[in-house]
Amino acid sequence: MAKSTKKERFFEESLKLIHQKGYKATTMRDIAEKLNFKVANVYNYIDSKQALLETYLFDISNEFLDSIELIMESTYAPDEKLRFIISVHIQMISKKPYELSLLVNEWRNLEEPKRGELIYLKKKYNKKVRDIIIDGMEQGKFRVMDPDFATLTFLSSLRWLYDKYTDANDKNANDNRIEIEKQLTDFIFMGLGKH
Amino acid sequence: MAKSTKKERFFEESLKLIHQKGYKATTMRDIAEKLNFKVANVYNYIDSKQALLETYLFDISNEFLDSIELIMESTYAPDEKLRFIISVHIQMISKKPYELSLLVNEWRNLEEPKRGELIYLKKKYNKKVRDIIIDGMEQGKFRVMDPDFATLTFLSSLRWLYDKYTDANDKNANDNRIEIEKQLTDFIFMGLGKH
DNA sequence: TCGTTTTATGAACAAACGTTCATGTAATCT
DNA sequence: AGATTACATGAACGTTTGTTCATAAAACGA
Repeated sequence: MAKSTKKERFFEESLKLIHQKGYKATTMRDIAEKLNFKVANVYNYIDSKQALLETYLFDISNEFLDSIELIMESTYAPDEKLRFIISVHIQMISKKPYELSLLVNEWRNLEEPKRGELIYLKKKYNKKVRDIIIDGMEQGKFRVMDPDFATLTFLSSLRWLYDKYTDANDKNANDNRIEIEKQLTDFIFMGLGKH
Repeated sequence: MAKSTKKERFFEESLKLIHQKGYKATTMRDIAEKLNFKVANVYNYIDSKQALLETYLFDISNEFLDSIELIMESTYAPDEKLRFIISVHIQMISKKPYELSLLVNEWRNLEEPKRGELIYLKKKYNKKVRDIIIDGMEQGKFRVMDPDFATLTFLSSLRWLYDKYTDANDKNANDNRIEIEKQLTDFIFMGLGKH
């Protein structure tokens, strides 16, 4: 076990619980029990249940946006940019799989106006990926197809990976990240078929 | 509006509500309000909230399993089988997008032992897809890569599509299903890249 | 050692939840 | 017509939920 302050342990264990049971199904009492204290004490760590969810979701979202902006501003070609995005995804997922899981599964439980804000961030991110893909098609690097379709399928094929790292039973969870990156990149650029 | 009995309308509207808000966040009172009657009346349509979720999830799961079994038993080559699976997915998603959404997002809310049963069905389905992919590699139809990896990425790239059909704002929701199928198949077999 | 911050508790709260039941009305069937 | 079924209601229930508050022990820096 890594050494950590009580506060860090609180956020860590709460995160895992919410990942496992879902936000709505996880009660403040569940969290307290997991950490061996009583409900009231939870409120010495966080203001409210909503605030807890917000913390996780916005932290990870902003991390994603920061990194894609760096990639966008670079002078790499579109296909290289996409490779970088895959790479960043996999790094992120291997470091923060539970946060990623929440971002995929629990954003709906945010209340307005935070919910709207997060949706905005998500759309912003998708749009940037879309721009790269369109660029790539225009430069003849990618096959020509519907850009929205390509964007969503691309992102979707990245979105299952957190399973690998959150599932304690997956013996392959410690697979070489570099190899995973290669396999995923190959799938996205070449597909299943033989050429 | 299509004519439908009251019972059909009940299941339809409940389904949409659960899709929209999530199972835990949807209350029996929400359902009643949507249908313009009071809570108590909900129990003239269904035994319990759990039973409601079970109905949706097992009906759609069994439909999927039935169709993949037909495909497995056929004498088509592995790549053709995979094309069929894509085709079935898209048909299913265009007909029952909300059910699909629940299957992806709400299965965790099933209580034991039903939860275990559904996980079993899911694994069974995945295994069959995996077998086809392995077959395809051995017959030289597919690139050789990690079979689990290929299976999960394959399925994941199908899993976003229900968004297109449940999102009322998506102007492309009525796109030609055949064209969607072609785009998706091309993506899965050839990827984004140009060859 | 004293004062401050951190970590903890029990008790209570109002609101929301799924569900039951006895009863009533509307629609359908014979 | 009368009988049976489908649809609807109000009232109440026992639980569970998030949150507050006053208070106390423990840990820590000076």
